[in-house]
Amino acid sequence: MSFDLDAFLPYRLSVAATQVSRRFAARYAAEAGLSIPEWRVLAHLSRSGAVSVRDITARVNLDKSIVSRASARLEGAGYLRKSGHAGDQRLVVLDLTDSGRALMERLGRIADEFQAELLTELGDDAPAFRRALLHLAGPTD
Amino acid sequence: MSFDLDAFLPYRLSVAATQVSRRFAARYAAEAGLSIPEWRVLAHLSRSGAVSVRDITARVNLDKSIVSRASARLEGAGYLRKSGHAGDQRLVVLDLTDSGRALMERLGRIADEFQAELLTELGDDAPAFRRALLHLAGPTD
DNA sequence: TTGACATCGTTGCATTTGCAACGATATTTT
DNA sequence: AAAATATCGTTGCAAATGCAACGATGTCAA
Repeated sequence: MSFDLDAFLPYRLSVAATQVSRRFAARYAAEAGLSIPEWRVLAHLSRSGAVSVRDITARVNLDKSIVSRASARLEGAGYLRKSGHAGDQRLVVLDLTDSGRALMERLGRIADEFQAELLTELGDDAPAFRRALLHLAGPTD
Repeated sequence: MSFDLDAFLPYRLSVAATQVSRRFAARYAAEAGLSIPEWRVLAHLSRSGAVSVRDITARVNLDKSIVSRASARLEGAGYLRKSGHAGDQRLVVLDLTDSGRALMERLGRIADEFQAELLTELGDDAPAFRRALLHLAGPTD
């Protein structure tokens, strides 16, 4: 009996992730043309307050080069500011501007709506699904 | 209350998918240095037999340009052959060589092992997880 | 039959990605 | 205190990706 790709979890997981990302991106595309890294940086900053690039890199599961470039674009768009760190000169501290906070408020609503839709679709499987995802994310978190 | 990225399903899903893909890639890297598209094409061909590029594109959730390039590399490596289609000259038919079949047999074993590991890790949540993934993959399948 | 339109696979191109320097600053070791 | 190491963020570069031509073939309609 040959190998069945359709039943293979890494494959299914990847397809599902791509699909869901696309659906979500379509929602916030109307609000702002953010890339996924930009969206993650913004979302994390809105909760953490001012933090360094390295902090975000660790939290948001993206390479530091990606966070660096996403931050540069977000700065250019006026959504965040960069500043030096008092104690450690190597660090670059990121902080949302009012404009960034306002954008994130709108995006947060859209995200919450989308999340609610997903949970409805999943029904009773939602809790187990959430547990499984947390588990598979591995010891990195 | 601000938006919580860590609890956001599309994010968790994406992180989990990346993580699992990496783990799996590490397993088969020793056997053959395949990219993910190459692995998918190979895996699909091993089950479907000779089919066209378009067929694989639809089944394996990849852009046709990606399937085209993956096929070219696999052909170069001697894992598959391309041939014309009798009825429709536009089609390119792909078929595994003996070498390709042999490789896929080894990879299939590795994949099955990995899948078993994942299922063990997930425990009782596995069935719900699988259902959820199938559902989220959307009506495309 | 001829012409308009659709489909197939490949290729070109701009963008994104991941990784490995790199300069600048901190920390640790001797 | 000096020297060796480590860490931070940016940048360069090669490879991968997504999308839109494109040539070639097929199909459909007038």
